[in-house]
Amino acid sequence: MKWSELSDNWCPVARTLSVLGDRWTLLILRDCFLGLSRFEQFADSSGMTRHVLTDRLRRLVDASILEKQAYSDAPKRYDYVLTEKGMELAPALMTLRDWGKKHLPVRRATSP
Amino acid sequence: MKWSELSDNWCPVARTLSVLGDRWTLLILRDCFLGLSRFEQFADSSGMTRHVLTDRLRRLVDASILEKQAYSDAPKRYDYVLTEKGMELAPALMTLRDWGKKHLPVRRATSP
DNA sequence: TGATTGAGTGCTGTTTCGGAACTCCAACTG
DNA sequence: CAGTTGGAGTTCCGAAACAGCACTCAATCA
Repeated sequence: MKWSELSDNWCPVARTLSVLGDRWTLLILRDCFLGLSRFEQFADSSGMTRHVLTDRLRRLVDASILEKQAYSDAPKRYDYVLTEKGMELAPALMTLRDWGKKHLPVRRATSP
Repeated sequence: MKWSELSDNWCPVARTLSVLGDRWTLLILRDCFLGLSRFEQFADSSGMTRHVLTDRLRRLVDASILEKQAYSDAPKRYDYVLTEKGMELAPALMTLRDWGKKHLPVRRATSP
């Protein structure tokens, strides 16, 4: 089955995963909750390739989880900010964080 | 950055995603919470390819989220059951489910 | 004996990804 | 004014992951 076909699945978990269920999307959202909002910030913070970042930001905007707010007109530049719908993912991020803190200890530290 | 390098990230969300952050893994766990435990059941339920399923089950067992319990010796056959560590993902699944129910309505129904 | 079941493997072609370089435009530097 | 910098992508290529289907293997069923 194609991943995109999950979006109309009967199960709400599957539908959620059709939007968030890849390796990088939730990491972008974590950064949003940490206060980041710009392309270069996400790229630096997460370490994902710029190509993938471009794609994921577009998907998140399409899904109304983020929205673009112009902060410069000439050249066009945008902040990516959480919508209300995006904000409501906070509990999900927190449960994932809590599980990770409890069950996945760090072995070799990475810089914040 | 390689996805696998996330496992030692300073951020517990990132570490969690290094285990669960792909298109199919959480879907397998959803099925476990629904009571499924066998290869063919997961394959039928989720629609993922058998190849990917084989790989994800192996990873989940390596991560001690599932464990294999033999229910037949000759041929070797296993149930995949949640460990305590896996059980504790229930809250995470539920928050994702709740968000999906609220924000991602079904447009065309799929059979359960 | 032949068909079926469960749990995978093999093979082939298609997508997606990683990494680095490149573009474009405006603004700052000297 | 020429040249460098910064932000936000885009291009290109080789590598990795994936989809789909057929196939295996052992044991049981009819």
